[in-house]
Amino acid sequence: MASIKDVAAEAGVSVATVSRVLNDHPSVSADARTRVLAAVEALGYRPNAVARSLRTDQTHTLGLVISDVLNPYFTELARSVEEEARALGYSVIIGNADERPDLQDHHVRNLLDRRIDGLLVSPTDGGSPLMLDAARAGTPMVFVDRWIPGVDVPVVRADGRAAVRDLVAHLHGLGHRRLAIIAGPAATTTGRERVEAFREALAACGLDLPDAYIGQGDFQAESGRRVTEGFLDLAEPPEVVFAADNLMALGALDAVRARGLRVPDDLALAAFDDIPWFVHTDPPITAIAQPTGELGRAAVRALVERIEGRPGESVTLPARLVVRRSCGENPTPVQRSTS
Amino acid sequence: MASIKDVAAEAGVSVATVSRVLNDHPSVSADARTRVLAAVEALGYRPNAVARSLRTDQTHTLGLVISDVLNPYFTELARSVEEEARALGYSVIIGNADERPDLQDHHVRNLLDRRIDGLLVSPTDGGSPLMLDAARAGTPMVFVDRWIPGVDVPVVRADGRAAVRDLVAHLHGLGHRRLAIIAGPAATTTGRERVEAFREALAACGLDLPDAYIGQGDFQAESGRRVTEGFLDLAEPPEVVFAADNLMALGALDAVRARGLRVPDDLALAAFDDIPWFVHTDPPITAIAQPTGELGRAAVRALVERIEGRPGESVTLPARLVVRRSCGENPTPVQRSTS
DNA sequence: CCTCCTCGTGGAATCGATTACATCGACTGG
DNA sequence: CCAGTCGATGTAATCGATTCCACGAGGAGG
Repeated sequence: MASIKDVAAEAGVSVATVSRVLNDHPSVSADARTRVLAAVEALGYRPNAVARSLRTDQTHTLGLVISDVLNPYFTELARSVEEEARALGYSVIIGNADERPDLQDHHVRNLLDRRIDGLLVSPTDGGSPLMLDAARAGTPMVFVDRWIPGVDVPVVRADGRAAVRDLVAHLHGLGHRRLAIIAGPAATTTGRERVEAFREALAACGLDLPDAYIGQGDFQAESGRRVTEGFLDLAEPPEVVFAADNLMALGALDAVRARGLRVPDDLALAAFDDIPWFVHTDPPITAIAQPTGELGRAAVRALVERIEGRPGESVTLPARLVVRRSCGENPTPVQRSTS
Repeated sequence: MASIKDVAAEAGVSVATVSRVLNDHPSVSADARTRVLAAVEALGYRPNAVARSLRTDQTHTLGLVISDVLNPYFTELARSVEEEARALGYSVIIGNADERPDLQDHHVRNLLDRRIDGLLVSPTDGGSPLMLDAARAGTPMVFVDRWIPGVDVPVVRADGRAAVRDLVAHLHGLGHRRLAIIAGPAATTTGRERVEAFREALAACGLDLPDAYIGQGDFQAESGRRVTEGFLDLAEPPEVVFAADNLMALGALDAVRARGLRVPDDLALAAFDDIPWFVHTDPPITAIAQPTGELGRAAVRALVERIEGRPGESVTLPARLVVRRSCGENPTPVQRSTS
């Protein structure tokens, strides 16, 4: 593959001049410029990004470490991150942690070794020493969706509190009183937060959340199935199950089906995170939708701010309730778009 | 960030020795080794992958350019590619082409500039000059799912012919006679092939495929909707629609719903590509399932073979029919696993 | 005891770019 | 007419690794 030296030789100039032309530095004669451009064309020369990065100490690459690519929420997030990054002149390397802290560390280390300019993370756990060190060492970093408390890093996320309140009000309005939740891992902020929001919303309706109605899931479908089976085995099973993410909702749906029961007649179902498929399930699933695309874009913008030396702001956007049929029929739709 | 020089200074040896320790070269004394390792530990040194790549001309990185990340089929493919690559010591940079040839070219160019060791592509179109040049120039390359005819590059894909035959037989057995297809772009091999397989399978049942029953889609949901509306407006609408991918099936489902019609009573529906959600749609959708994970792994293995100088084999795996309820109820399941 | 290998090590070239500094010619203004 | 300036260009250092080659010490064999 042709290098800058070959181009210089072909054009009859020095490598410095070639470099100047390529980075359109002002002081190059029109003559030299055309000769260089012609040589570039003739040789099919493309600058070696590796060499350039070594010299300039910039890779124009962002790392994105997410917890589960197969989760449509994160897929959409990844997509919007890549789009915004591309618009700003960056590439993205995605690392899939599969909800496993060891894999997450593997990816963070790998990305750091590759000298990415900045790191976007949705941490699976409370924070590996590796990531904390990186943050402390000054690696530009932004948390998206989930975060690690006590680390001085901007956080871009959705606030689901209002939407959860709307959801519980909706459920209460439909006459449901025994509400259960399939929680995410306590090690994640979203895992904890959603339970808390749910508990508070219940309290506002005068209901409480017994321990038996809190099932411990791990954001994967299988755990949703398992927890739901546990709920159904209770002496007094809940009337509604709220899954803290879409995959666990899927597992819950499976579990209900497997028993020959029906949603919402035998058990109502709602989920955090809305995805296109929820419109088409049987029945369509009531969900809390995050502004995923906007989250991804805001996260990239914050990260690029940091990279370029500016502070980089935390952003919190509201989620909103989308009512469908999985919690029971109600002629009056409670589709409030919360502020 | 500490460099190899800092480590050498700290350990009181030369950089050459440090490098030898790090690449466990045999001729290093035990004493030097421990001193170097201690220095590495003390400084928290991590080798700079950029510098290493420049020198060795290897990035241990594969590029994967897919047509649409939001399509669960490709998401799963990407995941299995990343897993297998990681197992073999490679990282993966994913480029999302969004079915747009210009974006595809952008990613290919970007990946080439970054000097990835090999390229995995599922081309959106018949082949940009850029990609053909890269292949001719000897960039290790493998096509996955889709390919470009006449290019000497291994192809890893699923053969759906047998499964399509099974599907048509199943539909014929249910009494359907007017079968239509929502085709993918003619520029893609999978787009063309699936139509051909469908036509042949129909012929085997003594049916033919009128032009009016071939709708031109682009593998995106919206096109499935549009084409299905066209079918429903026909004087003699089809009884079954076969969508050449899962997103177009989703669009078709939407279109049917929007008219207040029902699947399968008013229009039966089947799709190429099976995804977890098809179990949960209303009704569950009959689909042709590709061995996606195996495809991804085989593609990576073939690519790594090429990178390491060996030939690298093309692989074709069978797809299989998964019967659900979207084509009508039939007590006898035709769930044949084809050879 | 000398020669020859082997082993461990360091010096320095190298990969392909960017960029500070030096140089040189032409032009301008006093 | 000469000093000073400016624009275009080249030379060489540099980024952080790998690796070829040379060198010295020590052991084996004649």
